[in-house]
Amino acid sequence: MRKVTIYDVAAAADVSLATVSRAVNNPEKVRPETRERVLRVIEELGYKPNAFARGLASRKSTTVAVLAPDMSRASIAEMMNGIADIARVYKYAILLYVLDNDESREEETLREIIAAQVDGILYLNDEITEQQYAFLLKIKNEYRIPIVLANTLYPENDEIPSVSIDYEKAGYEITKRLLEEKRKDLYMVSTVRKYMVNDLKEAGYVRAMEEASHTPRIMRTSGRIAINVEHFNEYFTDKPVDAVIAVRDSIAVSFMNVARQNGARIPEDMSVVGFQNTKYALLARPQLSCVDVPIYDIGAVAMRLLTKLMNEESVEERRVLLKHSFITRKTTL
Amino acid sequence: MRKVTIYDVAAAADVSLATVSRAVNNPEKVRPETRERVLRVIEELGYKPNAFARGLASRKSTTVAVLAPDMSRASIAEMMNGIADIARVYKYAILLYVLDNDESREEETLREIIAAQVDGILYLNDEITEQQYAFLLKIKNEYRIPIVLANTLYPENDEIPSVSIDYEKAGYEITKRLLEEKRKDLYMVSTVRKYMVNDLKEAGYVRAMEEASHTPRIMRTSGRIAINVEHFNEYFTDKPVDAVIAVRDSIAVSFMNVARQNGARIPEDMSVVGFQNTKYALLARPQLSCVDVPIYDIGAVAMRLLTKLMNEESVEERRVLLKHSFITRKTTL
DNA sequence: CTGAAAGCGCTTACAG
DNA sequence: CTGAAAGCGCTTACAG
Repeated sequence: MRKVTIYDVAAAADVSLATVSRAVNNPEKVRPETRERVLRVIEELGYKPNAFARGLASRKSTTVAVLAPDMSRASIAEMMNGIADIARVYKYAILLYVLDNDESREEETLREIIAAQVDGILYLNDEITEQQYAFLLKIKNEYRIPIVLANTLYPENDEIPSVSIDYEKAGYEITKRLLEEKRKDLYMVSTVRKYMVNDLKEAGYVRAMEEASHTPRIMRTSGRIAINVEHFNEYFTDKPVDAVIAVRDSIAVSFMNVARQNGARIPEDMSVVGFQNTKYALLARPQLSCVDVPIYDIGAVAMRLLTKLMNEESVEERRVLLKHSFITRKTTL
Repeated sequence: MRKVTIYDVAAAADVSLATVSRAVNNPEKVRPETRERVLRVIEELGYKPNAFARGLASRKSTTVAVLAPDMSRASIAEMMNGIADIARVYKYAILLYVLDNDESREEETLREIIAAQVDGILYLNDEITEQQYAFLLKIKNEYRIPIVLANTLYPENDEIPSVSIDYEKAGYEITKRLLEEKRKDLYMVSTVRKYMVNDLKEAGYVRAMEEASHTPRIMRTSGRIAINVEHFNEYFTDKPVDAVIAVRDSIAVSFMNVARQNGARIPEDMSVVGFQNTKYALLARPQLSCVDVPIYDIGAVAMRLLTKLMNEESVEERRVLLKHSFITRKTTL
């Protein structure tokens, strides 16, 4: 079946191709009767404008590029749902670029994205270096392509708009919460790899600890479960600990499993909390208390913000911070 | 910064644009010296061919559409990693379409995909109806767009190639395995919603049970954890049960939690197994025994198969079945 | 409100 | 091995 083109429609509707194009793109510019006739023919023939021709002629693609690391991370996957739902509403297609760890290839990827003529870019990488930020900024300014960071905060600069929660505040609040339980030996378990958002959680934790005149103590683990067990055992063998804040639910659960195996009663002897409120928290026993991060909403709001930017609507807030909350389950007093 | 076009390169390299195009696409057709000069200029100017112009002129997009339901499902997310890695190697871009549950919109989505001129389609939906299959087949045949199903088996027809594991066999084997533990009251916990792959797991379970002259008993649950607890309690209140096979790890863990709360010792009184070998299995206590499904590989192999199809290489197997295995941890004897 | 025509930036027979 | 030219299927000033 040959693809039906605008010429076929024009011929069948007995108008010029310009009119067909207008009927589709600027309906108000064509007489109602004509428009309806054209639209009917389009329906009959099942005409869909060729996206390449359209993109080439109009310089708009109604496509956004989504740059994301490892899709299997619960936060990324869930954010994608939010992004996709809003993209569908505003009729944008999504070009997905999964970043590997080779940072040197990232520039290459971005060039490709520019060649693909996307109307906007959504950047989900929560680990963003100065260089990467600078490069994004360059793209934004030189090619005038709107960019939005989702679930990332770049503290030093807000030229690129972002959507996130206030991770520093969340880290602070959750620490205070545990301090109120009279916990003293309160650790934060973070990641070896430096993620922007984890830095912020740590900063909040440190602030609360220092305010309470406690020494902040941060343990860094790889995210890998198999390794964690040994690592936890080793690290905590000679340290008293009565509360742990993990930067991810899965790390919290992983830690809790080790602690229980070593005889700790949760939450009597030790409180454990995580971040995000994933299925891991719900499936753990005892069920994990945690900071609820509205990750789907972060994706959705970021995409919505991008649509505004692409339409050149004015955007007041350059740093959108969504509300987080604390969910008390069974691992806190 | 104005985009640099093929004309700019041609001028700077002092050749015609045709030569530039050839240097990029058919290097063997241009004299080495010329080619190198052109390539050097391309490098200098940072030229990237406009994807729209290229797509329009060549009718090839080096883009594949990936159709997937709910990204937050662990299997889908992990498959995406495999797909993206192979796509990168073969230089295909990925257009991601996240399906909502409105099946009527799926045809619309597919028309859009055709308009986008993709070179191939990867279909990840593990729930595929006769109608959907028929529609995909129509697209494949009418528009000659190669399609591959990933992690789906459509038993009645193999015109559309697929990559998966032999879920029926896996279901059969795991049931046999539990039967060898002398379990008698062996249930399968499946989903209310009918997924192709779950049907197959069920079929394997039923076959093994019948061979052993046991009555197969399948409980269907929504995947939602909050609901599961009540549902499990209610369903099993008056039934003896000494083994459970869940179609997903998360369901297995969820079930196990309820069973333990009701006093069952795992695995002494009851064996529990899941499917896939996710992080859920590792984080559960006791750690979950399960069927290991090489889901990343399924994505990668499916994408690789699609590249072959797009290159019109001949493909012998229309139903690729990857190897699965059984991982014994702490929830089986 | 409608049409003829130029142009978007490439690829690819066709000549030479 | 290289170039001139047609053509891919649209959009969009420009006329009328």
